[in-house]
Amino acid sequence: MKCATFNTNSIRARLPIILEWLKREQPDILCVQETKVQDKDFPAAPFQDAGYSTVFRGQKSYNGVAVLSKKHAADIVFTLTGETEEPARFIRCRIGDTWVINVYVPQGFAVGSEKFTYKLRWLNELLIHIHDFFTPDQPLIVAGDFNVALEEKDVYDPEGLRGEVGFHPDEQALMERFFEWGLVDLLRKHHPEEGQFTFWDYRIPNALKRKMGWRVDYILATPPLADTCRDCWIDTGARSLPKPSDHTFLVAEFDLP
DNA sequence: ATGGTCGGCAACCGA
Repeated sequence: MKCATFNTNSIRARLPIILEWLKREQPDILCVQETKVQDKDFPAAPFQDAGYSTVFRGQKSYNGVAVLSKKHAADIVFTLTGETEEPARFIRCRIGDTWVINVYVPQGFAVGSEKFTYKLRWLNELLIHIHDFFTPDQPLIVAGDFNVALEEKDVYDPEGLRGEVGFHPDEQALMERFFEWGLVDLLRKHHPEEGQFTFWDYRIPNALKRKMGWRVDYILATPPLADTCRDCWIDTGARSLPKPSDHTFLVAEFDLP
């Protein structure tokens, strides 16, 4: 069983990259973020033609999440807190025996801003949601763009970025609580080495070549799944194609049928 | 080389 996550920065602009990647890598599940498309315009047909069922929740211009899977998803929930009219940042579903949560965590704008406070609140709500609906002995994957880098090796310039949005102790402390609950960071389980980045800011010229990246995308799993994880890796292949996203694919492979 | 990010969507906002 193979599961992946990808911040598309517009699923329509990235459609050729995604279709090519699906055809080559054949994941069972792909969580995508920043689809930037309303549900009425979601490109479900090309994914169906490629053998993938889709679950999506989007809005105009911003945010938007989707889960693509070979098997149909069930028990689908789009609200993190249960309130109506939440931004399109969350999908919880079940695919076969595996529970999947796909998240696009608020970026947070700047430390001290209202958007930053909202980001911390949102991460806390996610923690509560997971705590309320699951126990760590269930097979749960939490994948997506968390917009938080955890350790020094997760950013290109820890001294310069410390305390900035995306590399702030309050964000990191909230992330730690997911691990305390029982979730395992699959990339770090298999690749503790430096230079494992999943995001390079478009606004920094030649950021990729200059290795000026961040690791802000994650695949987390509860122990029963993490124990069967054979490998987890960053796939930068799509970056050599025209019009790459600012994020990479992140992939986890499990010893499961 | 006299410019230098994207995408959405129609003037800027968000990342």
